[in-house]
Amino acid sequence: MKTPSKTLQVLPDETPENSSAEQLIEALRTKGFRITKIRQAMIEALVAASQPVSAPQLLEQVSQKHPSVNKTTIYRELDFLADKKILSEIDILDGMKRYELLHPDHHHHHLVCTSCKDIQCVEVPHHDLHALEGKIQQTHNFTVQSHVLEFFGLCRKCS
Amino acid sequence: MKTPSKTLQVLPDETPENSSAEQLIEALRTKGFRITKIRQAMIEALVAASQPVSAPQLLEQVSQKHPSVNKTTIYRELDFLADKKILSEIDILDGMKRYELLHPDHHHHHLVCTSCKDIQCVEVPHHDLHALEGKIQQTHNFTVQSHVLEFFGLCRKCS
DNA sequence: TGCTTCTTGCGACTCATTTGCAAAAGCCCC
DNA sequence: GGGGCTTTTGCAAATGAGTCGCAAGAAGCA
Repeated sequence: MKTPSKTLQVLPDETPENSSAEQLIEALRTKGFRITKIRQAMIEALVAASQPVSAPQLLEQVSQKHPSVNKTTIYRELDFLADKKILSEIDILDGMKRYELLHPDHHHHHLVCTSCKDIQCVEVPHHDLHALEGKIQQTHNFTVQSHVLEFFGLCRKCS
Repeated sequence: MKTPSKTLQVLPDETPENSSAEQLIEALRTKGFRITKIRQAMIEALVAASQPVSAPQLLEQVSQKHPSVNKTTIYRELDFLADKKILSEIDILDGMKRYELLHPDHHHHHLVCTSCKDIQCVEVPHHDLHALEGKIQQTHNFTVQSHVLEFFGLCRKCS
């Protein structure tokens, strides 16, 4: 139970709600996908993560419980979960993709500290961007499907 | 309120002004940097480019006039030119950086076609983003230094 | 022309991510 | 609980962008 204050807010407290992982797993099972140990471990790791994680990070994480996981599996599973709209990819401009749980009702952006690489989440009032996308649609004959908006700078500790 | 035609506008016509390359080269020479054949060829290629280009693309381009260029040189030169504020880096989320001439007075964003990879430029009214950055600064104790804002979707031809 | 300093080519390397294939594991049905 | 079909997985090798150290090669200046 959390009380989301609506506007510009640091995202979910890191309570690694086990239920969340279980819900996701159940949803997958219901849709007919196999629940393997690795898939389960990955979802748990992602639910527990307090920040977007990279494939190498996840590999290390999952390796602790399943020492024989292969990196290929990690990449394939990330693709799978992203395809199923469970994860979203984010790009921090440091040469590798990161992944975080996708909250369907809750689109947000990130504040990336260029010094310590810490990543915070921010909600951005969406009507602004929507208005902008509408304008672009008209002016440029371009059908906007998605956008990337990330902020780079110094976090409290580093500034 | 400004006229929409001003705020959201397709960027400079792609007339590859030769003078532009020469001006840049002269500016560099004046500041005491050496004008080598490769540096010159790279600037010309970048001025002639109608879209942001990647290092591999540039390597191929420059190779036509200078068959022995090495990719290391390309990367080093791109760093050099970016450092001198002649180029800016942009990220299209396809695994490599792209570069385009930096117009100091003219910050813009991009419309990336997810189908044909075509890249258009758009100007986005900047006060919106500035206001947002100010808010973030206060709410999150985060000093925003830069941002990335790119739109993905389908261009006229592909939609 | 000679000198100093900046650039370049080369080769080897790192590291994220991908691919093909055969073996292993899930899941459904009997 | 075992078969059988299909999805996942591990492995090994490859791809491809970007980097590094170093010695040889050019620019610019006197």
